[in-house]
Amino acid sequence: MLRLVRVRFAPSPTGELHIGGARTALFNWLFARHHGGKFILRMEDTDVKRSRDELVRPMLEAFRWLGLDWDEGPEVGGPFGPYFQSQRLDLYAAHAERLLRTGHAYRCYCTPEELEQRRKEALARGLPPRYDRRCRDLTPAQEEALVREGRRPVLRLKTPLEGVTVVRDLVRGDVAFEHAVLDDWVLVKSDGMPTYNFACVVDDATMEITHVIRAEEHLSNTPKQVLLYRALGYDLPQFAHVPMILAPDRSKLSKRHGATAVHEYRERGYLPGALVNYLATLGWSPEGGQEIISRDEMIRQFSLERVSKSAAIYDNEKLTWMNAQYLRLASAAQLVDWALPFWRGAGLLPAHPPAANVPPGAALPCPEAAAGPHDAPPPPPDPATRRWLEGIMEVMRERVRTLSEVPEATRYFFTDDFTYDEKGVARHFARPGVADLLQAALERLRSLPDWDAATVEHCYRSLAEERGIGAGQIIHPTRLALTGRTVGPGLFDIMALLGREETVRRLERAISWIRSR
RNA sequence: GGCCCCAUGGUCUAACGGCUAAGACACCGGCCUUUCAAGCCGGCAGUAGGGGUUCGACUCCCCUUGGGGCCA
Repeated sequence: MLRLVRVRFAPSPTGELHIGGARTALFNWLFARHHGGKFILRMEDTDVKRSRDELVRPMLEAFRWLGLDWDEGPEVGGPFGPYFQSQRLDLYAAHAERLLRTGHAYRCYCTPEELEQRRKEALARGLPPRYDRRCRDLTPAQEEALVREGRRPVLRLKTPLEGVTVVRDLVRGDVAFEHAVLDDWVLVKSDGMPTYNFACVVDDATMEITHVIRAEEHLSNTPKQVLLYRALGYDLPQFAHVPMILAPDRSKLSKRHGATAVHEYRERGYLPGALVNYLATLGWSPEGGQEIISRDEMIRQFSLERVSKSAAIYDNEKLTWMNAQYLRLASAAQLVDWALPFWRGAGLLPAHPPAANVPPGAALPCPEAAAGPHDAPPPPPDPATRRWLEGIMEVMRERVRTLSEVPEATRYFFTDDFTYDEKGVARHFARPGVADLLQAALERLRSLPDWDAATVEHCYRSLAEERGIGAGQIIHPTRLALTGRTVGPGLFDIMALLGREETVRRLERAISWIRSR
């Protein structure tokens, strides 16, 4: 066991990285990093029709976003390449040849139609619908005759008829399979393409994969693969089948359950760190039992022994909670960087050059927000705007759970184009004397020597005290006047961020609005 | 249909023969407070069922049930 650990994740490049795949990849990655081994990415692209680049790039982008770096694979290469199955066809052919030569495999000339027919018959008679092995021992003359009929053979593995194969699984222990229930499965299809299980074994063996860590759905295929390793004379890797992730209705997680692709989480305002953290705790738990766990700590602690055996149900609520935790932990500068694309997407910040300044309160129309992908990058905010945005995130970080909530939650900082909340009006604007009260507050604000949260707060509190009323009596109508809402960050923080000029303008507007009712 | 895996609150997990069954999400209540959040405190809720083994089973074995997967 002094061998260098080599693990792989082998997705079919569908263009999207599925959340379940991401979790499997994460476990592989954690295992490799924990043991100082190699994490390899391999593309199972033999039956993919579309161009490789178009499908692989978004997938690699998802890995990068999650922070799962690979040591060998697409773009980085490596000593065991190529890392695309479509470029390894010669290798599979050579292995097929070898199996045929050593008598471990044979050609089967039955057509799919014939097989389907026999399967139906077997089922009708209550027999297991397995291949009847009729081509297993054909004589050369028989084969020749079948070829003359124009039949194109598939290649099947000659599975032992009796005995057992025990799969030693690092998560599940020993799992026994009777050879009697195993099929003479197809290695190479009649068009010459390798089947999934065949290519997978050839690749894992020749890439010297030491630990095959994959989803539980592959456990049933493992005895077949083990037999193939033996037939080929290769050493077995260690197997570990990790539990599946299921939807709340206990079915396989799919589109109809909501977001399933990693990029969708990104678009929905989840942070990669939070997603990774959540995924890690689905089926694995650290010894201390912490929920929020840093990546370094995950790597330090990860072990297959603590991977659970039962399927886990995906819970978006918990992911969202975790995301909120990460939002609270981040620096203001970091939060602004993350929120920028969301503000731009909502048209609250310019998405294109030329750079417009962002004076608080000025609406920044951005009708062409969804312009072409090859536009110049959006202008970075100037330092003053940046500080202002950081201030906004500072007061908002505990009030949003995902970045996609940021634009809506912070809208009134960017524009005064809002209406007053109806219930708020009834509660705070309807009271007699409110307009005069706001007017009085306004006068004082105008003459304040400084403009910051503490100064403004002091001003409001002393006004309330002089009038013998609770501070809330002024605070609530003011919030409504400034934001149109009844909920939000502390009023004095809002006022500080809005600036005196804008605060005064919005108060004046509210006062005349109330008076003209 | 055959084979395989799994089974602790609604959900994710802890416990690897000694437990008062622990934590987290969600939910409910309270505190704090200018509102909303956040935070803090408290609450509700579980070993699927039945047999064994053992001084003692969440833990080991068997059966049943339920869920999932694979083969097509």
